[in-house]
Amino acid sequence: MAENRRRVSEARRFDASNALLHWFESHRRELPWRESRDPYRVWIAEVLLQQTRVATAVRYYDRFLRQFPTVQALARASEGQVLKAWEGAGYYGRARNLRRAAQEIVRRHGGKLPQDVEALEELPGFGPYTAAAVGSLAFGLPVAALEANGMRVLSRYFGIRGDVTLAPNQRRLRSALQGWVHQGPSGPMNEAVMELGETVCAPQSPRCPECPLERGCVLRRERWDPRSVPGRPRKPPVPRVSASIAIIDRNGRWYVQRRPGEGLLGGLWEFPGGKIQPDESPIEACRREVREETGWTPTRLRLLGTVQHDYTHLHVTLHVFGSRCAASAPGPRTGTGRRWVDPATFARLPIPRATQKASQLMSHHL
DNA sequence: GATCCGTGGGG
DNA sequence: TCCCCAAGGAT
Repeated sequence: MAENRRRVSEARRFDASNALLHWFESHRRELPWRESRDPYRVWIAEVLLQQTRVATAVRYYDRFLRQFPTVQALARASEGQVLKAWEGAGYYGRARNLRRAAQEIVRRHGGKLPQDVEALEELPGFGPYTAAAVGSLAFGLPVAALEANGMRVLSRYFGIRGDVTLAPNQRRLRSALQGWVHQGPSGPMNEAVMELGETVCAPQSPRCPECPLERGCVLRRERWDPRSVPGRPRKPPVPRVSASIAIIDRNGRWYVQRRPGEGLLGGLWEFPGGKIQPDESPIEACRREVREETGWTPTRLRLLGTVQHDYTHLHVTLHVFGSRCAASAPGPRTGTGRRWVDPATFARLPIPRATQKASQLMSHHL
């Protein structure tokens, strides 16, 4: 809109980028990934931080780098090892892509991350943000790394109303950030915007009196409701489903299967089971799903308890059943991605959170 | 452009 | 309880 463009030019009179850089010098938090500008370490941090809170990423960062200290080490690792290191972090495609990208960097770039944004963006798991972040933070390239914090800070500062996920507003925001990035060192400038968005320009209740940009901020000057900027499309209500799973025990070993390599929880291990059909009881669903998935019909199923687990777009109530399989019985089929594991082996497999919760129910019944 | 892909914390 | 949100990317 013309109105948005007018506001952008008005706000430019205040030297926001300079004020922001000065603020960042004194408010920069000590974070593990800020101790080094090594491209590999910057990369790992950026991927960990995708759609993930700083506090969560901190829990994984050092441990991941101890286990995979170099691009080469990551490239050599098995997918299972990398997924195990990523266990609980969510969005497991990030871990799979990390390993694939490491292999590509070794094969095509001599083991070093390429020093230009276009080459970075060709690597798996590198989108516009991550390529710009690594480019600016590790290599000092003058590129705008725009993510959720930046969209919030900039849309408020320049008074850009409307849905920030729309392409025209995206271009406007990126262009505004690019303007700031040209005013100073690109890495610190990008980081400063993110830092401000996280610690001051918060989504629901921003701490405007502490903000170095308050003087030029349209949101502040025109007294807009902070919750209305940035604008986002409404999200539909989250559906609820019920499912049953079986923890089949034979001589202290549990039967587990590996999920398909792509898609939801791809490559992780879990117990057999599935959704409960409309006119089906939890135990009937459990028996049917186990038979369908393993070729074996479970006996003596007993309910151990229920587990509640929430995905972004799905709330699941999990009915967890225990079952004994006689030592002499054939039991479920084994093979690729299907095996019996003792507790120590189970602990070494990458397991989704919901399955971990379920396994705790079983442990309590031993 | 719309949808999928996890998990955890906060109001 | 419910909803929002988060250093996005892939398809």
